[in-house]
Amino acid sequence: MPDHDSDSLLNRQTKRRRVDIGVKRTVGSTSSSTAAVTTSKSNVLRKLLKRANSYEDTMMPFPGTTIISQLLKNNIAKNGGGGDSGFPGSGLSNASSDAPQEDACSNSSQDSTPQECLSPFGRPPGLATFDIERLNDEHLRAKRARVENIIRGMSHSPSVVVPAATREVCSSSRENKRKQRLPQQQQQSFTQLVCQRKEQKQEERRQLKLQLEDMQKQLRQLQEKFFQIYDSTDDSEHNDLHNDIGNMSEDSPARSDNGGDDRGGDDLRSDNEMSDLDPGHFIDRARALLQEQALLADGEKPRREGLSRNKGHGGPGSSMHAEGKQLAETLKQELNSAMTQVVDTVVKVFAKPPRPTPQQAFPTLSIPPERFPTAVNGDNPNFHTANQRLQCFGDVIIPNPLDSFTSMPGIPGATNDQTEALPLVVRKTPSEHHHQASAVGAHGGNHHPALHPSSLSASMGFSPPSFRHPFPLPLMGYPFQSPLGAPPGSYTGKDRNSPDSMDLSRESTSLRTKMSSGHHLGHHHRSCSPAHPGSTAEGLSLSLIKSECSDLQDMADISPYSGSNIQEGLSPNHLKKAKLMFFYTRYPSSNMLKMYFSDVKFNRCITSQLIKWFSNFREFYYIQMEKFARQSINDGVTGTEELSVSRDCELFRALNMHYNKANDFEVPDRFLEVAEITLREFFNAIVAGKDVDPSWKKAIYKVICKLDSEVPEIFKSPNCLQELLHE
DNA sequence: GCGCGGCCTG
DNA sequence: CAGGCCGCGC
Repeated sequence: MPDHDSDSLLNRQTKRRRVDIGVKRTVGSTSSSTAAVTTSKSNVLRKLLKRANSYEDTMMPFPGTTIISQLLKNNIAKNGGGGDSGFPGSGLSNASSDAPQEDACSNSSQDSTPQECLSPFGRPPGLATFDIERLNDEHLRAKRARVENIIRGMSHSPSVVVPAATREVCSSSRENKRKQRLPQQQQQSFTQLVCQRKEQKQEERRQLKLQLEDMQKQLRQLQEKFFQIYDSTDDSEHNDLHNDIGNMSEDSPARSDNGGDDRGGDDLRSDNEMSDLDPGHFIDRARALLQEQALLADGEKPRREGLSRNKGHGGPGSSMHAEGKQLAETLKQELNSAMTQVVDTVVKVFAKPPRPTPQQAFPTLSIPPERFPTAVNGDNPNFHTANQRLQCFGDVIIPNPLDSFTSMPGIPGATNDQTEALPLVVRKTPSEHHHQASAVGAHGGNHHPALHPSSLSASMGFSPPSFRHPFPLPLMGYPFQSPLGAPPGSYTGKDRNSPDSMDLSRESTSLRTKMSSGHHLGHHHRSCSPAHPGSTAEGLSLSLIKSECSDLQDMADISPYSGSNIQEGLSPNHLKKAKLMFFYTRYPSSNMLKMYFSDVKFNRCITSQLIKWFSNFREFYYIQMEKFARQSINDGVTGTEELSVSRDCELFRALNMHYNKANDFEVPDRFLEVAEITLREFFNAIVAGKDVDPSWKKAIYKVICKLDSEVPEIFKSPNCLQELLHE
């Protein structure tokens, strides 16, 4: 007599058994058999590292030498070269990053030969032409990552079986796997780019510094002249202005010589300042100077006018004032233009694409792209993708405000990134989202103006150059309940920031709530630390990231229906209604759901959620059925005729408790019949020993799914709950 | 490739 | 109840 008392446990066990045995979780099971091989891709990496050490000398010069060994040779040769300086936190290849990985999975497979490891990646002859120099230095850091990539790529390589269980066995999760899957070309060129960029930047720095120094000098000179003029006029009003002016050109050099010492100090200071390379500082200083002079000019005028009034005569005074004014104006203009120039220069330096575009950069590589084991990566990294990643990656390190614009709306070609989740958050650009939104929008029709990324810049103003929004901003705080017709202007920052701008009471279903909170979270992160895009991205949970997609779908679909009574989310009442509907139908079609939840704006997400609900209902239902079937068998029941489901039986109470907790709905008799049939089906199946078959329930499902009855029309009413429960 | 249902887990 | 995963069918 089997122990049917511990039914739930038994159920669990059967379930798990089924999984283990059957349902073709073959990947999982087979993986266990090959675990030795798959346990440690990193282990292979370590082996590679070690073996390359011993093979390097013999292998290197020959065609067929693997890239790995090439890299490793370089690595060994340059070991400790300290080439990491240019990669603060790139995290690609710090030695420290190796240790954990090795430690994490370093426990097996001594059986794999170097050939096994290397053969999949054997390179065709011709590596002699390999420009090793190119690989040195910057590439050093990428080598490790590259090797890791290669190893990783083994899982995609047909010649090496690497079951998916690797991801389970190894502590490195899927996300890590994906995160690090940068195409090697990209890494290669990236390092080069960074190097070039550094040089460029330094050059720009120098030039900018010189320019700024020049500007400062000019400013100072102008200022001195200005002061000189008024000092002299104040000191000796009767002096000939022309004389002063005439002297100026002669004075200036002398003065500037005199001031040279001062300026020396200034220059020293400014040098320090410039070493900080804070252009804003120079602008501020220039502005301050300008203001100061403007104030001086303004302050001087009344005084001098008063003086001239007192004197009661024009003559030389008025002409002097006229000339002084003119001079002041000229000086102001000069200062203005100088200022403008400075500003322009600064802006230009910061705005112009400071690095060669990736497209330009790639050809500079002496290493033909095909030399890189693209196949090793499993997928062929297309250049666009790589470049985009590079761009995005570069955003973290290389500020480029223009990126924010060029990658924005209306440049569809700019992005055809993969739709794979993950660091996508960082990678995904607004235009991508826009693209997606438009694509789905084809079904949903027009989308909300706020969906357009351009409103991003409008509502946000200038965003920090290095910051790329992981989410399309307008979506972030999109008020779910906002009517379609709402003017873009109504989409204010307040809306985005204040949770109460959303009617969460209508969004109480967890899905919506989560999404909403997710949006707020995202925005919160950004608004709090816009300067730390990395942390922003990291702070976002994967689930949040993933929900983004559905969000977009939602967003794209919402607008046409907004403003009516249709809500965008499922409420607890909808859940209750669904449960009651389950008494009639266990397998509602999506069309049916749409009919009966007509007050919900359907999209893929809502539909799947409803379907999931019913799936969960069924799950519980069948679990109960199996449980009670086994229990009855346990209790000595021998025939189905002894089984019946009445309103006071335990089974019904359990079901009613689940679907009609408040017991305020009268369960239709038909449900009792169906429940009885189901129970008998389970009973028979178990008695017949069919439950040894992993999919023994499927037969029952087939039977039960035909027993759905019509759902009363009243369920189609949005207010059906009130009507049903008040009856 | 996608939708769906089922199983499992949290 | 939701999410992840998987297999299956279209």
